[in-house]
Amino acid sequence: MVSASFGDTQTQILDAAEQLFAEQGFGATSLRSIIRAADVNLAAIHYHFGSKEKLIVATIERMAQPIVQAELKQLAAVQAEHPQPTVEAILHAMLAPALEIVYHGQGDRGLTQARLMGRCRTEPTIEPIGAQAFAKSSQTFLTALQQALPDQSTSELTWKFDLVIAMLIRVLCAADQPNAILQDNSPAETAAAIERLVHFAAAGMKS
Amino acid sequence: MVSASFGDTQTQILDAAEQLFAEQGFGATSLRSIIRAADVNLAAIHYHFGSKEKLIVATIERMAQPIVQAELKQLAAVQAEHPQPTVEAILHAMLAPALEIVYHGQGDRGLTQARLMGRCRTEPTIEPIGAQAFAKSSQTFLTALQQALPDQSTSELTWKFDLVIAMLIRVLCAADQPNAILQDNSPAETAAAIERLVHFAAAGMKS
DNA sequence: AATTAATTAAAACGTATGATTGAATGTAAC
DNA sequence: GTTACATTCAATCATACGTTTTAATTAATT
Repeated sequence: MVSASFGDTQTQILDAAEQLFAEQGFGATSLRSIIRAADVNLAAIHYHFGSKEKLIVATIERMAQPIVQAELKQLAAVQAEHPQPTVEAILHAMLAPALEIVYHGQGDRGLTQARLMGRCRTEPTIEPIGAQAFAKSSQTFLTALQQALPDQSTSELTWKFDLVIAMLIRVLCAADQPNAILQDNSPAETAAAIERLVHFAAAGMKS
Repeated sequence: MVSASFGDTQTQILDAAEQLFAEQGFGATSLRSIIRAADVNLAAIHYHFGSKEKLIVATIERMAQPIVQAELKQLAAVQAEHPQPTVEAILHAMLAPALEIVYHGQGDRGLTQARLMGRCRTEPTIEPIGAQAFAKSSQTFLTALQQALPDQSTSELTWKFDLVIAMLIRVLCAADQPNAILQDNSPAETAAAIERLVHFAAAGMKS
């Protein structure tokens, strides 16, 4: 039981599961296709995770944690600078981390994570798991937006916020398509694309 | 071979397939769960459709056809009245039919159709089928928007258009959640919700 | 070196999958 | 009424599914 070598098999399984769940969905992905991609034994999944359901939860939580952390950190930085940040500044803190992770992640990992995020909102069975993984981020940003737009009702802000998340996920998932918001991965172009998306979303939020 | 009684079994299969594909995804839905819900024999699917793949195509096309037709008709009406319609008018023609179908469809049919629409964009294997089913609508509305916003480049309009579709699908799929854009199904509330969404989307498009 | 615990491997469990078959049933035309 | 066609049905194919069990292997502790 060495902490350094912890989870080599676990990580292999999680990496393969992340990719296949993202591409095919949770229900359509078999444990056998995962162990084939991870090059491990079938029983390893049940040994390390217990069941397919628990593997799904572990995969989602591993994906969500760094994104939520980056979003909260960025929002805290913005709020430290300006006690009453603008809608644009809040949306920037919310959208930039995810976009940077996707566009500058190693290999296709970012796109995979984006698709997995999308899966969490489309699969009714999985939705509560995903909602819980992103709960801290959701409530924090919703509160910040409420302070920046005090004239709008909670329910109005809630569905608008929900639409901004939908836009973010779509931008992330469509990253490989022609006419994507961002074509090349240069830092300057990434920053410009984030600005475009923030501008688009802010216009809607303030409408 | 009577044209009047055509497709009783076919329709039962399509109805069940539509619901299950929408709820669980294409890969995760078995033909046996479909024939169980449709109360038909297993072989009926292969007799009437040929394979699971072809059933998927038939299900998507049946769902898309009336929506595309309603959208195009509404746009034609708007264009007949004003040769150069506003962004809001174009978006209204684009969003209202789908929203009305969902909110005023018989039973949960509308919500099911919305979820199926969403599936067509999230399942990589299925995406080309869905894209083709909505192709006519997409290109027509994109052209109309291009005329209303001549200062924006094609690629800019394309990703913005794509985001509006993502918002539409999200609104449709989240129709049953708390804090949805629309709470009750009264015609007045539906019209108001459409107006809110059009306003939100138009602000982004013009940004 | 011996013992214990952690991990991996192989095989099997019962059940479910998409697809196909050939017989049974209904329905039209002659 | 009988032929011809369209449709439904039950049974079966080979394969794949999630899970469990038991044995082999590896690593850490004494």
